[in-house]
Amino acid sequence: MKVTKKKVAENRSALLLAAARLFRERGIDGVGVDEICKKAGLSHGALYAQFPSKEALAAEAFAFAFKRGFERIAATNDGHPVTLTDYLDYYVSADQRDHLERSCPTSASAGEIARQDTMVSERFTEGFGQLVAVIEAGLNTSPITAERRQRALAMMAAMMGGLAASRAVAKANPKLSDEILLAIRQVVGQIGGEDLQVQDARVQARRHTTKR
Amino acid sequence: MKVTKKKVAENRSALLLAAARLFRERGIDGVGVDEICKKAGLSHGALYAQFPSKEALAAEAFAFAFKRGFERIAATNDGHPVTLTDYLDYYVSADQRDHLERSCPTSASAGEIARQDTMVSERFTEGFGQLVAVIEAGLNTSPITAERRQRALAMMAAMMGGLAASRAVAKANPKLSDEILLAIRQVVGQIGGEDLQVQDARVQARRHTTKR
DNA sequence: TGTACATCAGTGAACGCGCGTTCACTGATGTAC
DNA sequence: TGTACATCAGTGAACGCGCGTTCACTGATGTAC
Repeated sequence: MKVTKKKVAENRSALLLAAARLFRERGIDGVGVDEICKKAGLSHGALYAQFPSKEALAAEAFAFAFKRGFERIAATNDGHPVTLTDYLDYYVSADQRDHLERSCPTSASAGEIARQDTMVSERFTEGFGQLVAVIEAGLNTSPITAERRQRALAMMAAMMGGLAASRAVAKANPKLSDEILLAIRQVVGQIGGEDLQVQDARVQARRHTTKR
Repeated sequence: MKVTKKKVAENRSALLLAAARLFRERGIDGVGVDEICKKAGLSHGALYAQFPSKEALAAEAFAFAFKRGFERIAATNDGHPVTLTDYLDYYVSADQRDHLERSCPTSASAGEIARQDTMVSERFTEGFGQLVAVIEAGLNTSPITAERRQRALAMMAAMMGGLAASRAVAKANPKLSDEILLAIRQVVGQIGGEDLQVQDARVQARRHTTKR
């Protein structure tokens, strides 16, 4: 049956949201279109009225996840500039590690993007580039001025690897998993020119409030 | 038909080698047991005479890949200590990025390990821990002595993320992919206390010989 | 504003396909005598 | 050393299953008059 234009748009959003969460949580190959559609409150055939293929859905779902992430940064901002320390505390944390479904696509899905078709990797690359630009802009407040872009790239990559490593060893060795997070948080702060004493206090505070 | 004990051992090695290559190249979910067995010169049923399941094969294949990697480090060593610079030049390179099938399991497969069952993640965690220990030992020659383990963990994670990011954007933006490699190479060297001038010369030389 | 009807988002059965695993069978190996 | 035979790695057909996608159909929407 035909539905209102408003409902069509809502269904599309629901599909993108469900796909974005499930793809990050269990991988693109690890989730079927049937489950995505069910989570969005639709039957599996409905997908193809909105997207030509699962691949196209994946491409738009990652773009959607990046967009949401940037909106969240802007919202947290709340008129005031987000400090580098705030951002790193948020990004390199047990919370991000333990919630793949709402974490940054760069850390949740980088590994499988390299194996995807053009459509998906292009959208991912766009999001990655924008995120590096955000970090680079954040380095304006850093006392180090040299080679901001290089440092932003290294920070981004280090955080991605840190979260990925932390997640990979989490089941088998939770202590090592925490250790990796802490190491990456400190080193990434240093690359960004973060004040060492401020950083240490922040990291320790964050650590102590981590639920286990 | 029954085969000689020697042939059994050879077949087992062939299965592990094929699995280790294919799993890294296309992901565990991306390769079927049939293809692995064919690549090892066997029919698909033969797998279950050697391994109880695909999962068990994956666990042993990753252990096998790590073992081979450590042997290669020892062989390159050739009686003399491998310098930190040698190791980083080898690890953070276009060659590693472009050959998933023979690259380090930590960078090739970290993302999907978090979604695997216990057996696989335990073997991966062992390998990761050993690799961190190798880097930590390599930092003995570094002028910085403080918190070696923390720096080794951060270097490892940064290299993993750098290679993963570099691969993820390689198709859509090759220039950005190279840029990430260079940034990570320099920053990881700095974390390790590498001499800046030596590092720069090395990195540039490596860059110029990169085939495109 | 009211009526007739073309549109098309969504449904659910059906499709071919490849997956991981099982199993009856084969026949050379390797052991017991 | 020679013979008889139990062992078991490997074969290939078959299994149930879930996948992504297709398609005839439905019926409320939204437009043309």
